[in-house]
Amino acid sequence: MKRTSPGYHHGNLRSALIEAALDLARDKGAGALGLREVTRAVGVSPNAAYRHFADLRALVLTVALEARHRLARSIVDRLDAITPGLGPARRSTERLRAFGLAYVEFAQSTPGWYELACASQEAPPDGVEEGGPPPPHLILLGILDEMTRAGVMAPARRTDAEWSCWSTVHGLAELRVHGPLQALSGEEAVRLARLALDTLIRGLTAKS
Amino acid sequence: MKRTSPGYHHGNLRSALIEAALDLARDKGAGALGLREVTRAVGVSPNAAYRHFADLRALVLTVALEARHRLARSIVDRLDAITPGLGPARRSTERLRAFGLAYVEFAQSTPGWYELACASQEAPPDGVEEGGPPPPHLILLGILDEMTRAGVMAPARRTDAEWSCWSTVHGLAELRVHGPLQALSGEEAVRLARLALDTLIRGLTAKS
DNA sequence: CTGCAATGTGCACACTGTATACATCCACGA
DNA sequence: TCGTGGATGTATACAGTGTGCACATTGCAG
Repeated sequence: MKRTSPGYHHGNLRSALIEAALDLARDKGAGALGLREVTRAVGVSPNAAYRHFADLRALVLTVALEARHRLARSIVDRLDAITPGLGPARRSTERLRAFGLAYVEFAQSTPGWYELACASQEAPPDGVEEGGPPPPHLILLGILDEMTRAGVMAPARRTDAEWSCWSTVHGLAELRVHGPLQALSGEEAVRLARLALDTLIRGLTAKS
Repeated sequence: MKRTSPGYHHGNLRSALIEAALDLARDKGAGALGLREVTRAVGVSPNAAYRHFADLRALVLTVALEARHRLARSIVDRLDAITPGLGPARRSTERLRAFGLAYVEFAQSTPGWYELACASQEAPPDGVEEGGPPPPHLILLGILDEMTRAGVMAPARRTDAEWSCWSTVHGLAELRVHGPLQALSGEEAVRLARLALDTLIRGLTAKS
């Protein structure tokens, strides 16, 4: 039901603005999102955006929500790609590793979207529907529960373990995008990420 | 040798600007640092700052360097406060734990300075002297070497282990300051930080 | 066809960083 | 003592930003 007729009224400015903002953020980073910049990309007057968003912040938050959805899909895709011929124990830890690698690789392949996804943690602009994919945080909880059920992680270790995982993974991404790992090649960064994830998994599953 | 005479010439505007910027950053965050805002706080014309800094970015980077020094001092203080009656093995892991806790608590007590310290990783504005305390990164390297020497960490594990540590610690701070741990009480945040550091240390030192 | 609600435009305002020209002050040499 | 010149702060101006308000244009409901 898209009105593609290009009249005085744009037809679906809202979607066009979001898409233009995503393009801009991917190329120039989330910080480059400006109201005039985005509307200019669409070829429309700056104030036209105010018919669809309360202010710049609302626009950015909406775009950020979309970015978080893409991150979530990227993670889920990677989780589904795990070879299914594994025992539940090995499989669950592989899923944790895949989660971390997907997170880091999303950050390093599209840093602007990663920045947006991080910024999306504030409440959505209005009572927006929650129809998207499960948020990354919930995916992680599921993986940890799976590890506990499979017996690779002691139940006592499960409590609040998500924050240990989230810290490692988010820290890796942050160092890669904004920190001292910026200059590294993609392969080197992935190698360090694997190392950190190995250490994390060992820490979660070690006996002592 | 401070000229405190308040004439037409300020006397030591550069230091005053840096101090005002630090105050502003502590109260309103590093993002609130504006050229006009800082000069206004000192009570001076906006362009006066250009006599001491090339542009806003140079000012912020200088202030950021000072913030990183404070972070480093905060870490060193905490390291020195460790009870010296410990064996080298136990002592080295306690030092790693103290490093992480100091980092996270610095971030949660002065988020604006923490943001600045992170931003200081770009090159200093000009060929500024390196006279300050050792940068946090080097402190961490020393602790890990100490752990290896003490035998609590296998030498093979030492390689690139700093990035695993840095990820965990920086991730914790980031979640605390900008992420979903914002709403937590200080004690709760520290508890989660201890948990994550336990997992990290276990991962670094576990046998298997 | 008429009016109305939705949507996009134009203009204005306060704010930002910064360039350029000017004013003021201090130190030093005759 | 008197300049005089370099250092330092000011004044003005300009492009850029987000945003409020009035107006123009469009499509739809009656």
